[in-house]
Amino acid sequence: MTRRLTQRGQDRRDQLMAFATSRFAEQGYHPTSVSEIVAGLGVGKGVFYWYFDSKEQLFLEILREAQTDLRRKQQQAIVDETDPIRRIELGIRASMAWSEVHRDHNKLIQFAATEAAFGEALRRGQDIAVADVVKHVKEAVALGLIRDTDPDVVAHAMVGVSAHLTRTFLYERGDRAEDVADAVVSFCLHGILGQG
Amino acid sequence: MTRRLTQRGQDRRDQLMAFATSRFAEQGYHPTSVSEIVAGLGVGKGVFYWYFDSKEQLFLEILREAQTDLRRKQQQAIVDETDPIRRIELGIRASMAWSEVHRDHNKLIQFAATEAAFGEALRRGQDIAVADVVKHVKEAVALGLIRDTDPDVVAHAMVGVSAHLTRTFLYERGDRAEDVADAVVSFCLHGILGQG
DNA sequence: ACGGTTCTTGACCGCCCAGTCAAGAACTCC
DNA sequence: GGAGTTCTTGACTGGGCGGTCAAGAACCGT
Repeated sequence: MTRRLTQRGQDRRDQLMAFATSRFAEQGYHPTSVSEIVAGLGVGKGVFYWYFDSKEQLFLEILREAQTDLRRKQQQAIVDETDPIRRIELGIRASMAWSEVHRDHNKLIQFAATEAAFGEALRRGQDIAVADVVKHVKEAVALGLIRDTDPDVVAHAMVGVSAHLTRTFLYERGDRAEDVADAVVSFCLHGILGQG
Repeated sequence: MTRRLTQRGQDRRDQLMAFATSRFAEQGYHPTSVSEIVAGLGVGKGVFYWYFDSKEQLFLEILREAQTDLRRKQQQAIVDETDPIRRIELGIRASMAWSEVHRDHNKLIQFAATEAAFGEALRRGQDIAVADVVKHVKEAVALGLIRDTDPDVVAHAMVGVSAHLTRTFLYERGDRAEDVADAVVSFCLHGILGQG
């Protein structure tokens, strides 16, 4: 598509994306219909297809924006830190802070994981995030700060902990983001046996 | 529904559930239609509705069976062990072994997590599994085997690691189940700083 | 005030969906 | 072989879906 948009057009587009995000987050991709989205904004169906090629493209757009935004926040958080372990920790905390603010986008990422059509797009973004962590792990291993283990495994394990505790404690139980981040960091660093 | 079924009927029912499981696992819940399921078995649509009330009920049935089966396998694996930490480890390994054999069912569980209609049923099963782990963690804390942390947090963290590494390494990368289990256990016990 | 562009409308299209049902086939038991 | 039950068929219904499009409204720059 890629139309030339006026300010008014940009606003409509943003409005569509915002509302669609909330509907997708609440019900999932398939149960959310285009008719529902436009009805929710009180506009005709043609508006949707003026700004987006398809429902699928809209979803991918939202997904891409969310991943980009999250990554930027993480980068900003660690830019001033040199210690690789602290970088990992700050990355986790930045991710948790982002998840607290962007619940809907976080849910969308979950949905994307279970839809074949979005799996690839999602994986691309996630691979980038994991690669960042892997870099820090390798550095830490080289410095003798942590024991020598497969960095990919460790990175994915940390992602798993973070994602799961975010869902369970931040979203479902309503804990404070900072507390959940503390728990994630503590578990990732020491497991259950360590002295952390 | 709950019909009185002959052996022939039982077989058909199993056949439907098995085929539906593979389709659901491959495409997800919504994209899999009842017509597709019956067509795949070469039978008329009425057959489906003779054995099940609805597509949703079928999915819930499959989900329930899977969770029950997984839990039974875990219980069997730890029944002879008294050390709580070893029980946790054996539970993880049993879960990984189950996931290796039941890829489709594992995927279904993932899908269930992103569908409001199945979230509750899923959570019920998962809470039971977590409660088991929590019990062992509490016991281990009481025995002074591990440091004193919130058992719920630790249990969920381990579930998160296990689920994520299963997906990433067992399913996507095709690693051996035993190796993945080793990685999960090692990370859960020692984190990245421990001497594991 | 006019011509060009951007944006909006909502009826409409073809398609596929979950679910129904009257009819009949296949078993079972006597 | 007949009566009763279990199982199967597949056309059909009603409805919602994603997406289209001709028509027109709103907003330019000049």
